[in-house]
Amino acid sequence: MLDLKLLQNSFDEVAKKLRKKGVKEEILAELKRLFVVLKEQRAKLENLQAQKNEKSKLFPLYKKEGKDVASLKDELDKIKERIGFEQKIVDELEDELAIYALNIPNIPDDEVPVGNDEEDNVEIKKVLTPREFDFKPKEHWELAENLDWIDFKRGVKLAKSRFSVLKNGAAKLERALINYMLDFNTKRGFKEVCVPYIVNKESMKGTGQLPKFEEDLFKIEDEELYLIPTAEVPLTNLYRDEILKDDELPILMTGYTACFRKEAGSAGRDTRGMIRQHQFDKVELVSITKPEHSDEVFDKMVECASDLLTTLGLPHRLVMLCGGDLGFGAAKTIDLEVWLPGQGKYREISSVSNTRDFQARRAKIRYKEGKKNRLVHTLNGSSLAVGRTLIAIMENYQQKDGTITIPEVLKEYL
RNA sequence: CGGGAGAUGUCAGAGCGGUUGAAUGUGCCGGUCUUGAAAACCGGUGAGGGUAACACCUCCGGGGGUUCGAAUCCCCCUCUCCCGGCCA
Repeated sequence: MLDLKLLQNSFDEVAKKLRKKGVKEEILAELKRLFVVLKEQRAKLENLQAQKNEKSKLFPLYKKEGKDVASLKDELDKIKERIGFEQKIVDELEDELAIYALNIPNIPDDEVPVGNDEEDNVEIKKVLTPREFDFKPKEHWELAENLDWIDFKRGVKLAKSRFSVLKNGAAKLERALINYMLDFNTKRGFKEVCVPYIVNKESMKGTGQLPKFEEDLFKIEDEELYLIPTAEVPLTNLYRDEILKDDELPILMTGYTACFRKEAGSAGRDTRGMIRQHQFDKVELVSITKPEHSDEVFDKMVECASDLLTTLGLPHRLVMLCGGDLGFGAAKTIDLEVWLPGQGKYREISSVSNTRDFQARRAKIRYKEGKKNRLVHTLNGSSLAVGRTLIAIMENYQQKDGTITIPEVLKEYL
């Protein structure tokens, strides 16, 4: 959630920044107006409440002195009536404000490039050079079918389209990758955490999936529960509604979970193969830091994901997302795109974001600095999407005869 | 799923329906004492909003209700613990 006070105090500046993310100025103006009106209305209400409290305190005194309380009661009834009236207005304003406020995306950092979509993202650097093939490299689904590694048809039979089944080498490789990634991250100081794959509404609200993106989530019928779209949700919400101690920070976590996404709105995209599934495995990094350390931790997380790809021998590049391509909660995002020789393209395999205090404000994650409570910064990043890593290994390590060699670092995990 | 108990500040734990936002202990911070520390003693210490700072308002799991007034009474929900059933 954006800082309403900041919006009120420096409207032009905030509006300018949010324009980068495509937010309409009318909405911001309305938000600001509501905020001011609500403040006035609250003052009115609180004034009456103060009167009520004042009068109520007279009762014991009157009784002691044996005075009649009937007129006092009358007076209070009148005040109460007015309170009820003003309260209703406050409630309505609050609801209205909440709807607006919860649907405004995060303010992008200054360094975020202007742009509308992924075309305008800015490449930061390339790591490792793609291998030269002396044959035409195949796409992963073709390799998978020949090796009997991935069963797309039966995945669909079991659930629906965009589900698949891993078999043989793919199944083993998937498991090896998860273990390798977790170990790798742990060595870099991220503590391993294993969390639920199902969370409640409050958690989804805390990280920003709700209320705006309900249609992307799988919801459990008859329950206010959802399948997580990323481990970012449970990992970040671990500390929802908590005030952390100064010396607990930073908290660096890594965890493996399955992720579930409806992929609404991506009909027709990546329908072939395993790039875009309703269920996929991901090893995630989540950090909770003091504001002054979040940039440093952000770099560390990007480096961690990039080094992971490097040790796996996978060529990739780092891309800074432009304003238009930035996710709802992110102030800044760097995507890691892995080289897929079969497609002849770099494809997203990891995304590291700093949400600054956006999620912290929603989820009320604070820490104590001296006597004051301050909002933390939260960061998240994939380290890496496991299925896509599997694909990348298949395509990059394929041999002329259709077999696949295994990256050196994974051998001890198989 | 059935039976019982409970949900209060960092934690533990009080709280006849009325100056109780909350006793007491503990933890933490500051001070006195000490070469230093411990002990002892003194002071401070919940959250959110609001304010220049006060004032003031809200919050005792969540939501309703009774009352002039509710942490305290009533109803619903959620969660936790104990007992039983079922089960990886």
